[in-house]
Amino acid sequence: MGNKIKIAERRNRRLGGRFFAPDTVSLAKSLLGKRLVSFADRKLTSGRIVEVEAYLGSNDPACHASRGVTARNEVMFRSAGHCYVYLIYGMYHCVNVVSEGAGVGSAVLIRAVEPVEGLDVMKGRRGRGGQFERDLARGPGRLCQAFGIERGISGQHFVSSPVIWLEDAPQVSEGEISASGRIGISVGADLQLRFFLEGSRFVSG
DNA sequence: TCCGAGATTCACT
DNA sequence: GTGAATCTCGGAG
Repeated sequence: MGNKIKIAERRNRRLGGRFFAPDTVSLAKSLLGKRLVSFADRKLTSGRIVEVEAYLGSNDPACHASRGVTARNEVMFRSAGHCYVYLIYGMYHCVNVVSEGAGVGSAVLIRAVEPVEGLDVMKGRRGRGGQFERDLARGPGRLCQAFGIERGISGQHFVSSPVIWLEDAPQVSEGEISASGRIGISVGADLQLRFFLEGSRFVSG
């Protein structure tokens, strides 16, 4: 069976535009448990989202959008459902789901997923760091490496992109979701804007 | 024009 | 536990 058929068959599972409409924190929580799918380099990889962080636009000092529009963060100011990818520390990528209306600059960072499909592809892309399944996509930089997500994908839309999208999955109950301060930032770290699935061994930090 | 910090990860001590 | 790798951006000189 060719990949083309596979991709077409699963099209009806893709999350549509309405999914991205809620406020950023609600969207962050509803992303938990959903399936992140990449078809970068014509190779299929997917995983269950287990950890996210919310970044609240211009009022959030930890958010890239807080200092206005730049060449790097321009995608953050587009409408909800766009894919914002940026380079951090000069060597790793991070992938975000843009939220709220155009011009707001809010987004949800996908920090970790539980690998589901394409584990061999992920291991190949992760190199030495990919020996253990648990480490394939635990952390935003590792996740992007495993899924082949790079800056070229930034600006695509999760509803229409041929290389990155989200698929529906059973709703996660509120009781399974834990909150904490965001990781790796120095300002606004006390805000409870990191959400993760309690008990998952694929959560970072 | 230069310098330091950053939504990170890995190798090495 | 500590430091290096290396791109982007804001602020200092």
